[in-house]
Amino acid sequence: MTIYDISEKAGVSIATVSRVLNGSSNVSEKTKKKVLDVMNQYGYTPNAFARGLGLNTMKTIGIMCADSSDLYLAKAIYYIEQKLRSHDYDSILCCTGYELETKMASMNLLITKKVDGIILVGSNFIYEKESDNQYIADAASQVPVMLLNADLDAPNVYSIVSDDFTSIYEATLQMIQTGIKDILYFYNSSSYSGKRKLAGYRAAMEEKGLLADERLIQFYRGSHEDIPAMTKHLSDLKQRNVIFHGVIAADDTLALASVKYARETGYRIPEDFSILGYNNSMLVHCCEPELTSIDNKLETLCQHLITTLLGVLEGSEMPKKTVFSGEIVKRGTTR
Amino acid sequence: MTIYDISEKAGVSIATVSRVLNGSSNVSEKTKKKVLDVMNQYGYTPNAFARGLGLNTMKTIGIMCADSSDLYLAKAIYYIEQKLRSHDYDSILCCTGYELETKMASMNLLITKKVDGIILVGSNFIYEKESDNQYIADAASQVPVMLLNADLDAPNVYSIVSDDFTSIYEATLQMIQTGIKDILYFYNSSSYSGKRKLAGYRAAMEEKGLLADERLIQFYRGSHEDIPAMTKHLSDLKQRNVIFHGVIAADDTLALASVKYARETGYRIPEDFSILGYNNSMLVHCCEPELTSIDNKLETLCQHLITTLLGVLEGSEMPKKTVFSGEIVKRGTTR
DNA sequence: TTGAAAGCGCTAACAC
DNA sequence: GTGTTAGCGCTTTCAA
Repeated sequence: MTIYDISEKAGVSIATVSRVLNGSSNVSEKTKKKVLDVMNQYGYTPNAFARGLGLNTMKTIGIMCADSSDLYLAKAIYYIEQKLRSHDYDSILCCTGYELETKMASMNLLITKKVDGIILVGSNFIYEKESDNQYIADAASQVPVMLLNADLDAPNVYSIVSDDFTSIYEATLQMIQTGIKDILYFYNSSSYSGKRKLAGYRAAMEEKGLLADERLIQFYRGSHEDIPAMTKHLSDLKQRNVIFHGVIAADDTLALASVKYARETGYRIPEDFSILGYNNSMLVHCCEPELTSIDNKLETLCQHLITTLLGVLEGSEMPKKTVFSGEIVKRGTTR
Repeated sequence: MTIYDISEKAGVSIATVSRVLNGSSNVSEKTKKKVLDVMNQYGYTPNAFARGLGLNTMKTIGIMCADSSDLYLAKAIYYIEQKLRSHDYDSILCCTGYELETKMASMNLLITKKVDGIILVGSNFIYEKESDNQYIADAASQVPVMLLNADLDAPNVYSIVSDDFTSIYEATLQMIQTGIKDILYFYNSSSYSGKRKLAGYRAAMEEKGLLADERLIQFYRGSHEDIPAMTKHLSDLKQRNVIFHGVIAADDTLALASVKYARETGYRIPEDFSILGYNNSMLVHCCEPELTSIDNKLETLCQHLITTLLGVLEGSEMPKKTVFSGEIVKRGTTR
């Protein structure tokens, strides 16, 4: 079934069929109905490739994320996909892994597929070395690139971020105010957002003159899902005489591991030991007491990301960078 | 930059350029190099739409899932996307929600986009009423449809399932053998796979003459992430004098809620109370003691799904239904 | 309000 | 080994 078949059966030209297809106003009600009837009768569906060829767009956005099974990224993808669909766009998903090389490959693939825009979900797409970010600038020379929770200053690149620095800064101050001096910072990513969080912790600790021991800053490398391994990481610190009575964790998984650690060590939570998580994910309900965590307003971020993207695609002037504040959701693991 | 531009600059015909592009052997090394050089020099990328128009395929698979932020579905999507990409296919993701209507809409969209195949992730796409599954059969008349953890007998529809019935059946028997007679079944989905699980529980309990009280079968309706609500569901049973000392849960989230319930009620785990989860997700590490759970071999299922799909696309004869066995991973919540 | 016809960029059958 | 050419199905001027 092509537009030719329909035009023939309906006794009109293909141009008319095309007009009906695209809701052009310059068609008489009568012919319109006739054409529509024939279309329904034969169950006609326009060929997306042919349309794409002519219009040079298929209303598709490329979504890249390192690992769609990561709790946080999965949620972001969910929001983004929903909101795109409601605006009649759909999305090609690429799970890129964490290597620069595979990220570049995915990027090229999306460009090849002629997506109308690209969304990078998560801060791990931005690298320390500026030249390693060139692939993003290159892509942006072809289509708009949106960054969720990351920041890069380049033409046609737009950033939507949560103010991780301030969130952690304030949460750390709060914990200090409850009387804890030896607060450990526990993280597993040195991405853009990861560095901002760490800086927030540092700023608060230094402001209060508490950052005596650099060993209070602990980087966990290992699977993002392996909670026992994270717990072990903390236990191992005991042997090295690193003592702490509070943990600021860069995500809820790490916080959960900290809860386990505190339990095993015999601390009461929150009387002897405080823990703060990040993301306010479903994991906050997975321990006893429930986890105090920072809500970084993911849905709001995604909403704005899409709004900005659609604006850019329409040719409007849009803000290069949008920053939202997080919020500390107080539960049982902090005083 | 089109194939015409390249052919001109390289001093060859477009056919030759096309041959180089598609790795055809009938090109001399010399011309091949010449063409390749020009391509690189101008940064040429072939237009996917034009290619799609000619070949009538864009090597794209549609993936539908109700909610990509669901822990289990997200993992499945991850595996599927990875494996597809390694075979040079990419994927359009549709998060359909749980309504039949939106599922049908997504299905149509994918067909419109001319995907080469459709994968339905999760068992909630199959309905009780046969006529409600017609949309799948319809889609299958156009492209192969793959079901992950669901089953439908229709032409061009292929099923890859885990044997949920047997897994739960055996786990229930095991729990009974540890001396527990009042085992509650806790579930939140009446999908194909949900029903198979329940049947497994029923079979085991009836075999041992233990299914006296239908109230031991509890359906939780509510958010799939709201663990406190699930816990409350169990607590409310106490008021109705439903007593139980074991829980077979249809997924790890429900199991986690059961752990909380047991804690609150003052039961010791596993001395007074046993709990079994399902999916063997990261959540198993999120409680104390860690959760015994059924591993349904998701990665294996996904691997076979892709293999089968690729086979079908190549025109090979492929099994309509493939069944894998699950495995009980014993941890601390059962004796 | 409608129709004719020229692309859009590529593939593949056919000719040389 | 290489070139010519006819589609693929649709959109969009331009005329009527």
